[in-house]
Amino acid sequence: MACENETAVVLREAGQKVTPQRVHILCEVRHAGVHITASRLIDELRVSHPFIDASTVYRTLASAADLGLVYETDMGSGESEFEWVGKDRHHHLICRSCGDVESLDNSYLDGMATLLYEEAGFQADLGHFAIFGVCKGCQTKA
Amino acid sequence: MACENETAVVLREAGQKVTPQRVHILCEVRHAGVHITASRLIDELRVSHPFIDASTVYRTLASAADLGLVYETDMGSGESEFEWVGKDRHHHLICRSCGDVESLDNSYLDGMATLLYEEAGFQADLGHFAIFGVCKGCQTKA
DNA sequence: GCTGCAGTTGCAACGACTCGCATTTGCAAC
DNA sequence: GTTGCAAATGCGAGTCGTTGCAACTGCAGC
Repeated sequence: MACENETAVVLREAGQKVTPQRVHILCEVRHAGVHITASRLIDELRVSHPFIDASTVYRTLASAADLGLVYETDMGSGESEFEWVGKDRHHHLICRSCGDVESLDNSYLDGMATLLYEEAGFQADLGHFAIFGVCKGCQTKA
Repeated sequence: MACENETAVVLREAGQKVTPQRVHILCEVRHAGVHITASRLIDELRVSHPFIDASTVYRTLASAADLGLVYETDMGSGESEFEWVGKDRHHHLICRSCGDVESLDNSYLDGMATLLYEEAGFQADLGHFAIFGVCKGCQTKA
């Protein structure tokens, strides 16, 4: 399976041991294509790889996030959501009234990151943000 | 107690029932002066008001956050931190290397909020943010 | 002051996630 | 192919936080 080989390479390049558990977990995140919660991932892995323990899933996701291989984001559902770090970085605007989730271009946060670096010397991690608020449609309802 | 009266007024003005539990919980948050975790709050209340249940604390904090009376922020400790919404709005820069927490002026995020409104029509809640990254001192160590 | 009702509360159970530890295992060195 | 060791894993216990429900209560109306 190409994905599993690629994932193994990514892990090795990150200086990590390549275990079957990790390969399967991270492949599942890559295959999800969009955000996936830990509990959804655990459910899916329970079917396809029942030998993998839930604590292993949490640890693998946490270390992958530390390594910059996945984004971990609080989208307001009460559970962290995970996404493979791809080429297309983006953020989200989440309406707390209607629950709508919109993609947000990088430039808004990149601009701020640049300022933070130039003015405060701080190198911000702004990989994947969720910004809560009220969308255009819900403002006109009030 | 002035604080309790003020807190009762704030609750009433927010259209909420004024219960002894809520008054005590929110007074404790106001008195904390700085961020306080839910479990720290629960411990303090257990001493001063042992009849208040932990689930009531969580519910009161959640509804106060919804009403905009307190900020709830994930500062990376594994526990949400709460702070009474005061006049002086600020954000934080948190270094993931040394753990240092710096205050951040409003203007960085306010600028972005303005752009989001003007360009996307989105009214962002940017009350109290924690931005993770690497501080100036830890960058030069690498 | 009493009443009724919608909202709040305490309790116990539960969900999402973390931690300690004994055992297993990836992999570098031989 | 074997060995040793540091890291990974499964398991069970635990933490932080949520939820359902019966009982309680703030407060508007009388």
